[in-house]
Amino acid sequence: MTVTEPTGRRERKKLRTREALISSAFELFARKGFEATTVEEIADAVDVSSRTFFRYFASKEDVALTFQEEQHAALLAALAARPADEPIMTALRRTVVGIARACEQGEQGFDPDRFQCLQSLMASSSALLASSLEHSQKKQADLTRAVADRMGLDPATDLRPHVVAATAICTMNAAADAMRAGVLGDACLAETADRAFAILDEGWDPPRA
Amino acid sequence: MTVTEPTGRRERKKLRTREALISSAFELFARKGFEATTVEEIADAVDVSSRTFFRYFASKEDVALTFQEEQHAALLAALAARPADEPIMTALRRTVVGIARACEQGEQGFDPDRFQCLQSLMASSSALLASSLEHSQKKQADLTRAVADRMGLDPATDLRPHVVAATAICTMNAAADAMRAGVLGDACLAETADRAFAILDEGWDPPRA
DNA sequence: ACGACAGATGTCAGTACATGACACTTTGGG
DNA sequence: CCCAAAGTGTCATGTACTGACATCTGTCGT
Repeated sequence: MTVTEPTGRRERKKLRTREALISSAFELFARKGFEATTVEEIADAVDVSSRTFFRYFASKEDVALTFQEEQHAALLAALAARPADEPIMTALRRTVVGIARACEQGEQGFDPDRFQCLQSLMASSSALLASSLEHSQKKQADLTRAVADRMGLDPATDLRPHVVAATAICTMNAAADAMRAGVLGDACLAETADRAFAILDEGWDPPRA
Repeated sequence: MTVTEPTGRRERKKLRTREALISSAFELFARKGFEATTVEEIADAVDVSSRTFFRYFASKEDVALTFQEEQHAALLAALAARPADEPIMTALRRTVVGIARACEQGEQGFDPDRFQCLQSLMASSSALLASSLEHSQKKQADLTRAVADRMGLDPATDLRPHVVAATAICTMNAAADAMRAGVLGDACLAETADRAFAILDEGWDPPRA
């Protein structure tokens, strides 16, 4: 009965179609922008119908967010790999900075071009930014669970893990934002994020340089 | 040349139409949900064409977000009114908690029914949640400026105000989230937010109860 | 090798959001 | 009272997305 291992020609074909759609989508997005690219164009470029596109992705935004999906998975994995005796915020800081570096340097299978592409798309398309933020919010629940585990707390009754996870994610977002605005000159995301977490550590009140 | 003071019958009529649209929109949203309510229905209820609806609001989400717009304005105003020698996070905490209370108790012209309605709509409509988060993100820039002013820092070159503003907003969002999940029993948003900011103050590491 | 079944795709029709163009009505000022 | 400006309605259009149904194509049992 072998439960039908998912390794046939059909599955491979599906995978290829999916990758092809993502690939042509990013190419078109980079060339014409997010809004100006229609689903039909993406589908045509892979020679499938737009109806098929929507069988692979729930929305036009969704195809761009596959990147963030991977980012998120990598983040959870990296967090799990950090030493258990590390203070929670330190662990999160190292994890976030590590993922940022991976995205920018193309480590761990991340495509730095797509990463940069996505960064500029987010700046120009509010629909995409909105979806991205929603995605982060949804995934924040996972992070909250992971954080709660690590701290030995129950997320159903303790606010602490919620606040910690939210702080980590928003610090990352704030760093991305600040980087786009060039607040730290042309520092990369990893550096900016590291500085942002440092501010969390040092406290906000002693800003007297 | 009096620059045409904006106080004629025309302006009043516009205002009334706008309020009527918002009002019927919330009513329909509350009754049928966000997605299930069409723009045409909202417009019909006020006896205008859907085209006119879009002359007042950029999108269906926009009409629901008028509430948040007011929240945001009130937040900035309340922050400006806090004593200048208060530590920044304390000022933000008091401000956020104050607005939360106002929304829930119906002070300062806020309609608690609409507030509760919006809370549950956000939980059920991802499109609305996404727009709301985008709105917060956009408005975060204003808060960053205000925070920078208060701290005497330049937001164009200093990360600190960005991190502080982001932390304040995400703490508020986390509180709203946790409240919907009932983490603190049936505590109201104001209480939950206050507890969340307290965690920020106490630090995350000493969770050993 | 063949045939049946399941899953993937295409086609078609339809809904809803959003926007531009243009004509018509109302309002306010001279 | 008439004119210009502002507000609105109607129509046409484009795009995202979905349901229904027909068709094609791997997969698997015999």
